[in-house]
Amino acid sequence: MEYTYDVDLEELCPVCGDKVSGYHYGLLTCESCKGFFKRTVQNNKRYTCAENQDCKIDKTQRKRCPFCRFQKCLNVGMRLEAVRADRMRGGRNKFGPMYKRDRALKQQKKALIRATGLKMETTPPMLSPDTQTDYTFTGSLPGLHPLPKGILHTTTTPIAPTDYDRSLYGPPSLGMAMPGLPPHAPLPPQYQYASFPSRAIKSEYPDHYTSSPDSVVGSYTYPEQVYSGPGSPKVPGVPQLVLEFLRCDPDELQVQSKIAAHLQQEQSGQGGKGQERLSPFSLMCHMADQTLFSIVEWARSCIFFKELKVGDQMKLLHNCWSELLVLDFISRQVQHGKEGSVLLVTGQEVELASIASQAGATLTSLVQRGQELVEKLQTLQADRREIACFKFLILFNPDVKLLESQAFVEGVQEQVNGALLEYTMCAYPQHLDKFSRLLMRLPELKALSAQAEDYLCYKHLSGEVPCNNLLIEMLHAKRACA
DNA sequence: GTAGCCTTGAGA
DNA sequence: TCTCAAGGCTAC
Repeated sequence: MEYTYDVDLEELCPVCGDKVSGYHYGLLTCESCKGFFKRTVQNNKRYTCAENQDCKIDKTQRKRCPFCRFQKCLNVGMRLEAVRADRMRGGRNKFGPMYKRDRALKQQKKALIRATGLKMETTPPMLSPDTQTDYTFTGSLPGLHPLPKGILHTTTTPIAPTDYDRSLYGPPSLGMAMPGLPPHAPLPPQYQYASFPSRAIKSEYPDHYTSSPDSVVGSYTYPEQVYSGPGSPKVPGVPQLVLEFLRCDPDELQVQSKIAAHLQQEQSGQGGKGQERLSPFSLMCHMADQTLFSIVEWARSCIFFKELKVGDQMKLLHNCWSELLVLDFISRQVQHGKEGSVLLVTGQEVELASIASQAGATLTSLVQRGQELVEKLQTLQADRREIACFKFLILFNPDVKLLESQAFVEGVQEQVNGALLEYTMCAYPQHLDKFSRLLMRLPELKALSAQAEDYLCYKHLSGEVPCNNLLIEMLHAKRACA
């Protein structure tokens, strides 16, 4: 498992698919996209798209539409602030540790893939669909083989499975997961949506969206909307509330490494003494379970939610946990952007063809419906800011019964709606119907999560879901309320 | 304007 | 001293 620099270079540029030449402005990209990004930011370029701002960017067509190319650069995560204001050459920037962590994680992922065979295209299907019945998920999905013991210890910088286990939250109960919090206060004035012209909340990493017109990184003022077309407002900015939502978002890499570490621990605990190893379905449950923990952790720490009493917090979470879980999965696929596969929270990739051929009809249908929603969101060019708003819209549902602070929850939802509307109007002035089209996806998400809950319930009743699972606890809690 | 190669220099 | 991610240069 010797790590070599070249391992990274096997990857393809997330912008155009060309060969990667190294880490540039926050992530692994090719040399040409590195140069393009640098020129655009340094020279404050403004492009326009002659089409519908959804041009395909690949190696052969990347020169056709700089607008869409730059938008893609930003969407995949290239960082404006990595372009130096002073143009100083050489040296290192603050992203150094991030690159190092990303390398370690990539190596870890490769080790996982190698050991589990999760890159499904490399492993032929083992079961014919004929052997499947509905509501089944056999143990033969190559990617979901039990994780081999000790795999995480083969990395150069192993990430210890420490703080992500349930000990942090106490016993596996949501009630315990959310210790007593102060009763909610009136909405803090700085969070009132209508009072956001001044930039009270600073984002940790300013970018062209998160920067106010007067925000300065080093001595360089970044353009407010570098790639905006001529129809864009002069000072579009991003509503502070949206910035705050983004700030609440957990670090994807951290969550990924924590969950991978947890699963490894789970696996090493299992099967070590002649016991049977976890089945692929159990592994998936553990994965979903841990994701749910990270969602609860996110909710607990995020704006507005911490103002609520624990009782209301629990009611809200019981109501929407599956939607948040499905949204988490969906948004990962929107970013993943590959038609033929899905990306798991651990960073592992599963071929859709393998799922279709080996999972039961219900699970296959669930995944298919999920992919349809992913495609719709991709067509809409839903970005991470909009997804962040989605999470709050789902969480703060004033229709939840017996809420003590129903008016507060309603107020929050109105503010989130307002913020999302303003953001879509400012950031995508050419798509004035984007807001309504985005909102139309929410009922679809709800329906999908209801179907997923039913599936989980069935599997639970068949005794296939692992014990002490937060998923099941949530399922029971929700159905008890209904 | 693009993109491949070169130079630079802080941090490991 | 080495690494590698910045910016620079230049043929196309």
